[in-house]
Amino acid sequence: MPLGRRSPMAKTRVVVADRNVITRVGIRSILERNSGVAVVAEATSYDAVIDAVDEHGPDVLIIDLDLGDDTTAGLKLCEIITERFPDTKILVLAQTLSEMIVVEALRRGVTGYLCKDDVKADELGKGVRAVQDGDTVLGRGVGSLVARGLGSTRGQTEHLTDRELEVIKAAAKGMSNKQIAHEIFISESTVKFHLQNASKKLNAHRRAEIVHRATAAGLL
Amino acid sequence: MPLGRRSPMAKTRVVVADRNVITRVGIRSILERNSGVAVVAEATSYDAVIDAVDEHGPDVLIIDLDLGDDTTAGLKLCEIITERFPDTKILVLAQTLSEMIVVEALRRGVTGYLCKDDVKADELGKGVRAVQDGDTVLGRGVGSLVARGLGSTRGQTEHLTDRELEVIKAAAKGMSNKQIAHEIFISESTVKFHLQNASKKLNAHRRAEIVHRATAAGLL
DNA sequence: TGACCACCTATCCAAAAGGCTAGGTAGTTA
DNA sequence: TAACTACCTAGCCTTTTGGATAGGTGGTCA
Repeated sequence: MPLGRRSPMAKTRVVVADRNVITRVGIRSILERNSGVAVVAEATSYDAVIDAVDEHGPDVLIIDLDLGDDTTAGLKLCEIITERFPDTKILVLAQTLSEMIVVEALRRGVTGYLCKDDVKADELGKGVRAVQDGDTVLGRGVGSLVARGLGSTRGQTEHLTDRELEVIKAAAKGMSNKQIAHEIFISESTVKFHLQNASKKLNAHRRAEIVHRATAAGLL
Repeated sequence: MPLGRRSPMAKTRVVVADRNVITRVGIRSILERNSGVAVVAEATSYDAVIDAVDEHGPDVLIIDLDLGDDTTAGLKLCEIITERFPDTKILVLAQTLSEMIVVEALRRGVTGYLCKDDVKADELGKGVRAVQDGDTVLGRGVGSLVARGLGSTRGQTEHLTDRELEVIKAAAKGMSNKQIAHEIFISESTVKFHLQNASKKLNAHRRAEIVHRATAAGLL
């Protein structure tokens, strides 16, 4: 189906992935009103996205990375898609902006990143066509975020290990190091160790800031 | 075609308030497909909601309380609507669930509370008709949240004062009490005082938990 | 006027957290 | 094999907290 650039006849074929019905219907309505685009499938889970892309071979995948409990799974998904289906461009349509997520997504081959709350109706169609043409589309505010993100971490956004996340989550619940140590069967020293590593990665210096940043980054 | 106390002819007239185009279009599509409902106006700001309700006198207002930077403004809006336009029922369609917001909304006359991510396409129409009929509609998870909310605070959700919020925000940035004191020109003791009061109100015992709860409640 | 509120301050002490250095294991990869 | 990673532990000392108690002001409202 996909041929060269785009024949003036062929509609842009899109798969929409979002856990939220309202959003899916909204995207479909907006795009189909604008008759250069056809939504060929919808998906609500990470697995369903792969199946849908595999089955329909769309030109563009519009996706909210936050399809499950684990946002990092969304990033992994992007990696899989770009690798296995290089002809399908990815346009992320995020609920919230997080520096870390944006940077990680772009690193995994995502070529468009818009924020739901900022996007205007006509921008959605434009964005789809632009990413289909191989352009990179970054919504309002996303661009500067990327610049900061890449600058501050010198091209290497460090990610938290499982243990670190586990400790941070416990800290967010107000537990002391001693309590956390007890909870997950490690020593208090280790808890402090994980928190210190996490604080370096998140560039935070107090546990309150650690949990705040982790929350803002959508990691909790 | 439902016919309770409503005439079988008359469509339910709805105003949709959400800052997000995609959501507005989605809600409109879903509801109008289901031909008992007509969306008569859309609004994207708190002021516009009042104007729209005043002008169209809808049966139901579907609203995402989070129309601006300040969620509490959304709560104030509910109060105004129920007072000035008692014939317009309010159905909140929230992005995220927060115990405090749900409880406060219900206390201000909201009769429906659904969560965007949980709602199924047919539930939206059902919800609208139910609140129009004067029923209270609480989405999955919302009910239990209310029970906990009302139980834990004995019917009185305490709210944070301006100063308390200010201190919490600073704490979230990783500042120590001393730094915060310096920043807002009060003594370190006062900072501790505010944090202690806040921790009682939020039922948290550590500053990490305070900022986490405040964040989760959409207060930051 | 008294009650109440948001706000401000102080002192005391024990507990917790922060920052450091200096080790260890198991598993993976170049 | 060496290098790297995630993970785990220890001790030391300082700073920051949490929690309690006990005062104060100015404003609002019945």
